[in-house]
Amino acid sequence: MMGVVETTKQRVRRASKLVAVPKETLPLGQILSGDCVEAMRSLPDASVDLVFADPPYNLQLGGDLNRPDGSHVDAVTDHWDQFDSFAIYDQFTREWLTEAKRILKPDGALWVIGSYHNIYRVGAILQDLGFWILNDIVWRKTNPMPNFRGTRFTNAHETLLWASQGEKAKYHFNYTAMKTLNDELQMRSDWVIPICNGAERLKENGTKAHPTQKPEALLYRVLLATTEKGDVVVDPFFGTGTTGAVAKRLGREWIGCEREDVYRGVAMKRIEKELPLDESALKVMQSKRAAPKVAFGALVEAGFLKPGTEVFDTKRRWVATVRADGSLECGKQTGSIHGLGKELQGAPSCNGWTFWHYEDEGVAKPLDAARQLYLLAVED
Amino acid sequence: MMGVVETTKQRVRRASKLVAVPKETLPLGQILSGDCVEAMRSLPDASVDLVFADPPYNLQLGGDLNRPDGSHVDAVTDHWDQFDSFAIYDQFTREWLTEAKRILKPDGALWVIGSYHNIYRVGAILQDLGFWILNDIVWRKTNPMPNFRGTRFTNAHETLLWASQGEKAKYHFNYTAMKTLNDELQMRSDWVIPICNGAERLKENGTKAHPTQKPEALLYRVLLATTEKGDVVVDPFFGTGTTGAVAKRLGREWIGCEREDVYRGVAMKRIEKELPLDESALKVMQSKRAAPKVAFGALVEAGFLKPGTEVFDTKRRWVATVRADGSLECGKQTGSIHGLGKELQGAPSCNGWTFWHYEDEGVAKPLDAARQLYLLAVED
DNA sequence: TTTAGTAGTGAATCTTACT
DNA sequence: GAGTAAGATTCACTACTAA
Repeated sequence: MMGVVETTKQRVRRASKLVAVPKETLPLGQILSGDCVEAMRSLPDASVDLVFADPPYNLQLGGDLNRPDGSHVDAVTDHWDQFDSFAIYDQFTREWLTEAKRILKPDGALWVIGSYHNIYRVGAILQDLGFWILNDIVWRKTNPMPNFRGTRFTNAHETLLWASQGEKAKYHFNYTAMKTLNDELQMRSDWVIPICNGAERLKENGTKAHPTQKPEALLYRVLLATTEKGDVVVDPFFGTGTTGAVAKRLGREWIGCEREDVYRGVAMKRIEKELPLDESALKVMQSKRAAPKVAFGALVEAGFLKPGTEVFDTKRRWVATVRADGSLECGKQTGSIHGLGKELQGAPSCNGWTFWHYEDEGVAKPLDAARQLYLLAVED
Repeated sequence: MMGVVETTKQRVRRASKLVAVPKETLPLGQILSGDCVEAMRSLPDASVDLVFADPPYNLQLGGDLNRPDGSHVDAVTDHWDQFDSFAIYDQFTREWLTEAKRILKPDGALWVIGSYHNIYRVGAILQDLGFWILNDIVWRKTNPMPNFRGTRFTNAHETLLWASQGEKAKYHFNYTAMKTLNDELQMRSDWVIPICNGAERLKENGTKAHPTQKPEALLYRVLLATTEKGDVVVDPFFGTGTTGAVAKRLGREWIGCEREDVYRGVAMKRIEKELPLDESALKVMQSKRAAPKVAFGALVEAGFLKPGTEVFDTKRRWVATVRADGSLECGKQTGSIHGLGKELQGAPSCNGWTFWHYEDEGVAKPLDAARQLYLLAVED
C-alpha cells in the first residue's frame, strides 16, 4: 500500500501515466496499409518507444550492369525507390520524420538505416527537426557485392543513425547487454554482420520476395540495445517485416506501415511463424570478432616498412624493392609479396610473409616479424 | 619523336594544357595564413587536382558557440539555440566548399573527413553544390577512446567522403594500386587504421600540438588512391600538416591554409624534415587500362600467332581459326576476337584476350599471354 | 557418404574512345 | 550528342550436381 502523502516524484509519475496512452489501444501486431505518413497520423502523440526506419535509398542507377562473367546484376529498380530530385526526396524525408517524432515518447528513440545516396540528406534533416544523434553505426558487411568494373572502392557498408528526441532528452541503452554480446568489451560503433541470404532470405516462387531485406542480426542488436521487453516499436517501411519478426522474438510489441500488398502478405505469414524466445534463451548470445588479418600494404602505409626497402629470400637468390602500394619490384617483374615469390621460384604458391626478408639492425628478419610488430602496435 | 599525324586524344590534351594554369605559378609548398575561404580565393579557377579537408566540427555543435572566424559568441548577450548553431555551421560549410569546387579541375576530386556531429551537414551541402559522392569511407579505429560512462556505443570510427565535380565528371582512381595494397583483393569502403599516437603524434612542451591530428596512414591511402605523382593537393584546414608531409613523401605538390600561427610553425618544421621517396619506390601496379593498347592484328603481323592457328575457349565449346588480318573464323561466323566471342556466347560483351586460348607446348594459354610477350618484346 | 566442382547472387549511383 | 566497338572487370557464400 502506498503512503498517505504523495511525493512530487509519485505525482509526476501518476500524472504521466494518466496522460499516457494505454498501449493496448494501439494497433499492436498490425501492418497499416497505405502511405506511412498517413498511417502514422492515425497513432496518438508520444505513444511509442522506438521507430526503426529503412526508407528508400534513392539510388539513381544508370544503365544495366553485368558481372565480369557476363551475368546480369539484378538491381533495385522498383518504382518506390525513384525520386525526381533531392528536393523531392528531402520533402518526403521531412514528412515521415516529423510524424515519427510526434508519435515517439519523450524518452523514445529513432533508428534510420541508409547508404551514402540518402543518409546525408536524412541525417541533416533529422538534426534540423531537433533529433539528437547519439551514435552513427556502421554495418560492415562481411560479404558485400564487389565493384565489378574496378571504378571505386567496394561499397562494403551501410550506415545507421540512432537519435533521441533532443539534446537533453532521455533514452534507453542496455549497456551491459551490449558488452556481453561483444565478449565483455564495449560494443563499438562498427558492427560486422553478413548480408541477408541463404535460408533467412525470403523467396516467392524461387526469387527474392523483397530486393532489400535486412538481416535479422541487425535488428536483433538494435532492439536489444535500445528497447525493453514490452516496448512498442514502429517500422514505417515494413517491407517483409524483419523488424516485426525480431520484435516478436524478443518480446517487444510492433506496428508496421507498408504500402505494397504483396509485402504485407509475406510479412504477416513470416511473423506468424516466429516464436518468442523464452527468458533463458535470451541470455545466450554470441558474436564474432573481426579477424586480425593484415595486408602487407597496411605495413607500408603505416611506415613499418618504407617504400624503397630491399627484401630478399634467405639464400639471397633474389632481391626486390618495396613500392608505394605494397607491391614488389625485381628487375622487370612486379607483383604482390606472394605472387612475385611464386613467379620467381616457378612454384605453385608462395607465402610471401616467410619467403621475403628485410634487414633490421644487421639481422635478416622475415616480413612476418614486421607483421607481428604491427599487430602489437595496433592491438591497443 | 611523335608521329606526323596528331590524334584527337593528343590534340585535346595539348589544348587543355594551353588553357591550364601552369602549376609553377601556384604557391606550392606554402601554408597560406588567414581564413581558408579568403586564402582559396587567391587561387585560380580549375587549377588543383585534389582538395583534402578536415574541417572543424566543434564550432558550436554542443556547449559553446564560436563564429567561423573564431570569435566566441556570448550566450548571455547573443541569444542562440541549436537551430542557429546549425545555420551558422552550414553557412561556413557552403562557403569553403564553394571555393573548393571552384579551384578544382574538372577531373579533380574532394575528400572531407568528419564525425556524426558534422558529416551529415557537410554531405548534404556538398551534394547540393553539385559534387557527386563516389564513396563514403569508414575509418575504423583499432584503438578508439572508450565511452567512459557507458551511455552509448564506443565511437570507434570517422567518416570520409570522396566526391567528384559532378555526376558525369571524370576522376582518378588507382584501382590496381589499391588492390595490391590490400593483398590482391578490392579495397573496401571500410579502412582499418590506428589513431595517431606514439612517435607520430606531434608534441609541444609535452602536450599534443593539435587536438585532432590525423594518422599519416590515412592520408597515404587517400593520396595513393586518387592522385598521380606531381598532382597538386590543397588542404584548407592544414593543422599540423599531415597532408603536406604525406604529399611531399609521395611526390605530390601541396598547398595549405591555416589560421593559427602556432600550427603553421609546427607544420613547416615537420614537413621540412620529411624526405621524398625516390622514383622507383613511388611506382605502383598499373592497371591494364593504363597500359598501351595492342591490336590483336599486330600480334599476327609480328608472327606471335600465325594465321591458321586454332583458338578455343576453356571448355572447347568453340574452335576458331586465326585469319591473316587478325579476325577469327568459326564455321560460317567471323569477327574480331571480342565480337565473335560475344556472338557465339550470346553474351552482352566479351574480352577476347581472356576468352580465346591457343596451345603452346601442349598447354592452353589465353591470348593475353601472347600479348604480354609481345609487350615485353617491343618495350625496348 | 563425402568431396569437388559449377552455377548463382547480393541496396551498384560501375568504361572509354572514336565515328 | 548518339551510336558503336574495343576491352577491362568480382568477393563471399549458398545451393546444387557430379563423381
